Amino acid sequence: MFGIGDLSRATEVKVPTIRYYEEIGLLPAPVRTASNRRRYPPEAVQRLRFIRHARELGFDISAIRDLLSLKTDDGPSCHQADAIARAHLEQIDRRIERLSALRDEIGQMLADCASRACDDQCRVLEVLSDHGHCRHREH
Amino acid sequence: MFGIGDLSRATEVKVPTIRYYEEIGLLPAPVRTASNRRRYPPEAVQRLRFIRHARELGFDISAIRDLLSLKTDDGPSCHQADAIARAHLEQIDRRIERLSALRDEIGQMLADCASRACDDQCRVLEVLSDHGHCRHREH
DNA sequence: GCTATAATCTCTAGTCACTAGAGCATCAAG
DNA sequence: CTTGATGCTCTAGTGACTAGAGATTATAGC
Repeated sequence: MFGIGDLSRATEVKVPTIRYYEEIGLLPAPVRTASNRRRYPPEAVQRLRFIRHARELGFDISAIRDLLSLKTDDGPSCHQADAIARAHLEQIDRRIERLSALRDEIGQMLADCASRACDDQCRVLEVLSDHGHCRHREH
Repeated sequence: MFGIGDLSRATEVKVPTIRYYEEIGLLPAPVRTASNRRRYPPEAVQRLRFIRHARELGFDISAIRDLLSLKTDDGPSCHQADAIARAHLEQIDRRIERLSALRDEIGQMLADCASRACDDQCRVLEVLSDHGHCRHREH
């Protein structure tokens, strides 16, 4: 049986975060000692590691909730888990694309600025002022 | 002179967001009509477009505040603007790298799952449970 | 047994950048 | 003159925590 601090060290999830997860029902409320302290069973480490790892991979809490419910369900849950992960992968791809576009634009902006020796007006501020300079096309 | 709706249409920034920007001091409080409605001068369009464009590029509000103060300052502000943009660029690069690592890991996870025909245990859930399967190295 | 310090508890409020909604006043068009 | 759009203020909600106050309890050294 673990105290909350032990659980925190074992999973590298901060203590207040563990309590928060309990509050939102992501982690089941554990038993308490006579002095009202949380005592966790070993399974809590597994579950919390799962949560942490999924969070690190960028899954949001509701997706993790879905994944956790698939875990406890028995039966053919793999396709659902697969679908969730796949949707998430697509989201990541979109984020990467978008960030790359931003990267290019800011890079271009900086290059323009450098080439003009920055004498009169600042190119960075100019570009930001005028959306017409912008090269990305979405929304 | 514009009403808030006109300003919203001209800049594609939503009305409540404009009011929010005023509240946090990003956009100066405009004059009001006798009936208490906001009336914006043409310069507001410029400023709000600047803000919107910078937000789209992922600058956070405090960075935009810095950039705006550079704009109104006269004198050699280009190097500072450049430094802000450059720091931002580095941040974006780091985000892209991190996302790419996540992408690879999730992609690998899905590939593993597909190759195993998903009969017994789901690979996706397994990988998420066990951080040891993880291939990214930071933090 | 005593004391110091570390860990734990609950509760509230703050973060960021908005978004949503209530409930009211006012404006422009037909 | 009525209708519907637009505007106003104010409060609260979002997501995923984080920070702090103030109280209690556990542990280690003496």
